[in-house]
This record gives sequence, C-alpha cells and structure tokens, in this order.
Amino acid sequence: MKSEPESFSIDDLKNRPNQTEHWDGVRNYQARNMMRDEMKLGDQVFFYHSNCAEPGIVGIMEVIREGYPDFLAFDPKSNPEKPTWMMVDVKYVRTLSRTITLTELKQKQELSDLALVRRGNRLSIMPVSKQQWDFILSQE
DNA sequence: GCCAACGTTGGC
DNA sequence: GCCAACGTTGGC
Repeated sequence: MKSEPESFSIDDLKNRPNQTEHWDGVRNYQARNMMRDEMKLGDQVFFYHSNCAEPGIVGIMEVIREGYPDFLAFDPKSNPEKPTWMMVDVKYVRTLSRTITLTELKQKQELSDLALVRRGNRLSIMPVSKQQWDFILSQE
C-alpha cells in the first residue's frame, strides 16, 4: 500500500493509538476491489512511501479489519448495502532496517512481474505474491 | 459507445 | 517543475 509520507508515513502509523489506522481515501475501483475481495484478516502488507525523496518500501503492517464502507466517503449514490468506497484497518508491525528503494526493486530480475515496477502503474494498492514478498524481505 | 479534454499520480 | 501514464468526464 502506498502513502505519501508527507501526509501519512510509517512513523505516523507507528504513533497512532494502538498503532492502527483505517486506510481511507482510496478512490480507485481496482484498489477498492482489492480491499473488498482480496485483503484478509492477518494478511501482511508492505508500507510504501511514494512521491518523496526516496520512494520505496519502508515497513510492514497487518490487516486487522477486512473491507468495510469508507464512512468518510460521502456519496449520495451509495447505499449501505453496496457502498461505493471501502477501506480496511491496518496495524503497524515493524519498520524495515532500511528503505528498499524503488530503484532497487526495478533492478531485480526476480521482481520483474511485481505490479509496482510495471510501467505506469499508479495503483495505490497492489498485490505481492508470496515469492515476491520473501524475495523483497531477503534484500533487507 | 467513442474519444478528446482534463485531472491526478508519482518518478525523476 | 516537468511530463508520461492513467482514470474520469462529458459532448456528441
């Protein structure tokens, strides 16, 4: 999951009460669908800092509540049965010992299929396979 | 339903 | 600050 550190960083998450936060504000259907359908309780998630001096993976968090309506999204067309926008709750797990930069990720043959490094991908939430996950952590 | 214009994202 | 790559909007 991407976030611009200037608005919400891994440290901000760490300093939240209970080190948890709802991941609100996602207004993209593909990302919404991932929160609705894919992200399960207990899933581990990389925290990615975007749009900053050193874009890259900075930490790990965990899904502690599965997709539910984003109550901050006022949309007159949405009804409680079928909310337009959804969010999940996440909890801080740990900060990596160093930032694994986008530059590095792009250079690894093993990560050529990683959605993040595919050209032009601006999705704020992207899938990571078990193999990709393990490989990325091995680079820490 | 097409597609041009426009807005946003995000690396550089 | 620039600009490529998308997503969305809205006229037709």
